[in-house]
Amino acid sequence: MKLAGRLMSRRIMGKASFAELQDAQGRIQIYLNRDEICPGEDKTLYNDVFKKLSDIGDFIGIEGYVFRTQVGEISVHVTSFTFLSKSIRPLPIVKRDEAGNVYDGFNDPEQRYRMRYVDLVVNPQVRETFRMRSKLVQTMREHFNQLGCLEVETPILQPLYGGAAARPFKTHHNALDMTLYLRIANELYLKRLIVGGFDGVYEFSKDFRNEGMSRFHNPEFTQVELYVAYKDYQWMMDMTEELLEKVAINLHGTPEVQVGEHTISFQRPFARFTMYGAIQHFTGHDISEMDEAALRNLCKELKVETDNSMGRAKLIDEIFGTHCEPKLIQPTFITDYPVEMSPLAKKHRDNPHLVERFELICNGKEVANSFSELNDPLDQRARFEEQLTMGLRGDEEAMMLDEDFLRALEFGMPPTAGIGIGIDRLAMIMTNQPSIQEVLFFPHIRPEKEG
RNA sequence: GAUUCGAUAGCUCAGCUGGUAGAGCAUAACACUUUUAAUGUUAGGGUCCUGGGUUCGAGCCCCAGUCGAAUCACCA
Repeated sequence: MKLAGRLMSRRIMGKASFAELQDAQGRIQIYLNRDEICPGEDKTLYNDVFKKLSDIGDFIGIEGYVFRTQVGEISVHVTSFTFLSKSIRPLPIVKRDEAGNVYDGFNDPEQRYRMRYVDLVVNPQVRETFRMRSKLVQTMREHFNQLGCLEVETPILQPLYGGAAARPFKTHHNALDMTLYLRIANELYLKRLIVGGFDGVYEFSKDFRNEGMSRFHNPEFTQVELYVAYKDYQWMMDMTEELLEKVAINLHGTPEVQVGEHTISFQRPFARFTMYGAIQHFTGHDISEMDEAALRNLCKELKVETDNSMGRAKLIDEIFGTHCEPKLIQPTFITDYPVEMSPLAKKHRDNPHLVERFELICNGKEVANSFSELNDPLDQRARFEEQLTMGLRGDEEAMMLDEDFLRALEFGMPPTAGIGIGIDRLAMIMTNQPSIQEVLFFPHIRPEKEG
């Protein structure tokens, strides 16, 4: 057999040596014997090239046959040896004993993130995390394709940013001498495609938000957004359950996933609460009839911080975020949000003060956000105008009015269900990682100083 | 942006009331034909994150800064 890979350890015993070769699949032990590799008088290849010039980290190629050593380890008996490529920097050596204890680990997060290539070479569990992330995305893509949806690409550079509440990154196009924004979401473009006649579209999209960083936030992050015509948010909830159950089973062979100290089950069906129901459940207060002033008082009582730019919707969001969200560990749908919080969602069929919207909360964090999409152009215009008012009042995240998007709606959009799923957050849960940096190959980090 | 903690050899980490730096692995050399955290002997390796200050003397104490982590705030 022939193999190529990176030399990860060497045990030289005179004329015989053992070493470990690592490739993308894993590691295997190889056995080299001087007189077999160098059958003639010239022993340079073994004595100099292998013993003296090779270092851990170098790439070599071998031919040989598989055998079992005296101690019982499956190894490759090398019959020919080729030096392929040199590592001129010392690779951190991570050693493991038989019990699996790690010695001299390459653990410093700063170094691991700055030199992810080294992290990946040396820490197999890191490679495994990223394989799982890839499989997660693959499973989702297959699922959407099976639904008959079309994978599409929409602009990252946008003249107007929209589709979410966030501060954008701003850039400048020289030839057109105009401001462009990096997208914070792709919602409004995907809906234009539904107007254009596609029944289902989705896009895995890098979005950019110019906000704080934490172990849950990176300035650029990945979302998948999916829009399906002639469906509503109830359908989307069922789809989401099915999807996530499938993802968990594909990754772990079971719908149960260990996340930190919790075992999270993605077995259908997930728990469901209305927004008001959840707040009543966790705080004991029925806020469904409260106006802004009453809510403000309640916030004070519940020790929820507020400021004057916050309207009724934001106040409710704060109460939920403080008192409900952190307690929701198992996947839970929160439905029926107040209309002011959701300028792109369709009004609830039974209650004009609510919208047909759900968020999926899991491990205390939002993982998905979905609604029956607002397709009434007159209502949409009114909602945008309300956002402008919020903006004037100091809400930096209020949405901008997008005339072209309104024009698209005026041509008619079928009833549509849409969802955005945070891939990084979901990957954190599905791979049991405590921080977003662990599921991004190259998380944002301040540049190193010169020298 | 705030608070707390951290930064010492390529990697993991010690270090003393403040007296000029130590281990293991890695590296180099020698020995060794079935080892596996190989082993034995020997050797080299440091601007103790940066800049100031206190002191006869600072890796250690004080001040300022850089970078990272955790928590908080904004957000997904």
